[in-house]
Amino acid sequence: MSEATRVLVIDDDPKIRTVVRRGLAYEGYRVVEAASGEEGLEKAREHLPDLVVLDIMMPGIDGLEVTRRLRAAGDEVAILMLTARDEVKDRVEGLENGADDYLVKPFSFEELLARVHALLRRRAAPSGEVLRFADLALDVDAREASRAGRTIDLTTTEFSLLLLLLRHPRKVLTRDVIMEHVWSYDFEGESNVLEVYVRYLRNKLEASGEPRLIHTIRGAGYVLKE
Amino acid sequence: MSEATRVLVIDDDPKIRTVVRRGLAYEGYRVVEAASGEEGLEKAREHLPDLVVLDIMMPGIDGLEVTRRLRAAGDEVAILMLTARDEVKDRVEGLENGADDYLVKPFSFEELLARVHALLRRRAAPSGEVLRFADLALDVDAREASRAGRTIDLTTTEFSLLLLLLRHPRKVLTRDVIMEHVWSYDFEGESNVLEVYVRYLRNKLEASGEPRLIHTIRGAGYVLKE
DNA sequence: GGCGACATTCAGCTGGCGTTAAGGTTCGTC
DNA sequence: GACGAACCTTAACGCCAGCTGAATGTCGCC
Repeated sequence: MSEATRVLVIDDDPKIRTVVRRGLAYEGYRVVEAASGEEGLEKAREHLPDLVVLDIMMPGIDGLEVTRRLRAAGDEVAILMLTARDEVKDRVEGLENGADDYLVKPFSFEELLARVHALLRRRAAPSGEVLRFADLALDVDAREASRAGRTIDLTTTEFSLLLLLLRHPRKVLTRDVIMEHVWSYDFEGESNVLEVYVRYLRNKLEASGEPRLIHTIRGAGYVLKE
Repeated sequence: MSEATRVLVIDDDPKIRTVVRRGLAYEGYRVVEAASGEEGLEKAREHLPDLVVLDIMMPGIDGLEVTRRLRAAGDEVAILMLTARDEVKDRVEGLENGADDYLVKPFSFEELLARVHALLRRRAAPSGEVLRFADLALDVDAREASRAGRTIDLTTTEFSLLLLLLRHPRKVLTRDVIMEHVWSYDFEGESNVLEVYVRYLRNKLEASGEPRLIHTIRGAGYVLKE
């Protein structure tokens, strides 16, 4: 169990990647690396990180473009941009394109860590958060859901699964991604826990005959949609 | 034991933070600092302070926005706002957004202390304060509870625990938060005092077969809700 | 200093929750 | 329309977080 915070580091410079990875891993984050914009976008889709540390200058798809595409895809992940010099132009462009903060190279690891913390704090849990989708609402503070007025008690695992789905509405989440997020499995062995918990949730969410929100995508995973 | 009063100081200026922290700590308050609006919101959630001293002008999420979000989240903590000059506009905006008082920079520490005391007095024990939730009432002055007419005597610890719960209805309070508030533990060792006191409270609150108000959230903590 | 009230610890217990497994059903493919 | 794979359904099992009751510790007060 236990949703470790995930950080994706996209930079073509292996040194930067290594420093950032080691440091953040030591702080307890799960770190994934990508050496290019293309790879970064792929890993973002694959791992659903909470934060992306993103170099602005890269061959191929650069940081600005990565940001643009992530946002265009509806991804609201926190983005921390790394710029080579203090180019106001870069900063402005970056923020305009949807980055949340930026950091000028060279930087000390402590500086980076401070920004990372700040961003995750801002994003991770805006107190009083109530996630909504269609007629479904999830009160994160109270750890309870409600649908069409009716309140629904959730166990820890059910809550964790529904939270993940609600954070990525209309996106197909693969079984692997879900397993990794809700169960922290690198698991080899087969298990059908996920299916069982999808069923539990469906039962609770459709108890009064409401239409299905959690849909199965055969061969892929599950989606939250009407 | 002993519920020390908690003050959260949110200001991007380290000097201000230091002055306020030292001064208030000397007066016996527990002080937590935050250097930004983001961090402030996070610390507020984490420590559940009784009072927030809040700079209005900060990069990122400013004081007005912090106030707005706290209030939006249903947090009724006392808020003392610091404004740079005597800008009537700021003051009005601040109070409109839910601040309780304001103080113009620069200020002497004694001025600050006076406001802090005033706010805490007004809030902590507006004589005759009675907290209510469902059919439960807690008379803070008399230190006694009542449910459905029946009055209930409480010991100090029971009172302290129930008070905390009543100040944050429908919010899941983690065991750590509760321990910190009611027992002031940084405790390492295991202890099940919390469970024992939850039981005492439940026994007293449900003595006539009333429905449960204090609910267990497995792996997390407790909530007050119907 | 002894008594009563309250706080804390302890050890055994319990039930809710997470997991597994076995059989059923649906879907895509040929 | 038959077959296998992917997914659903139901039930049973076992563990551990939290519950319980009683014993022990601590403090203030007469």
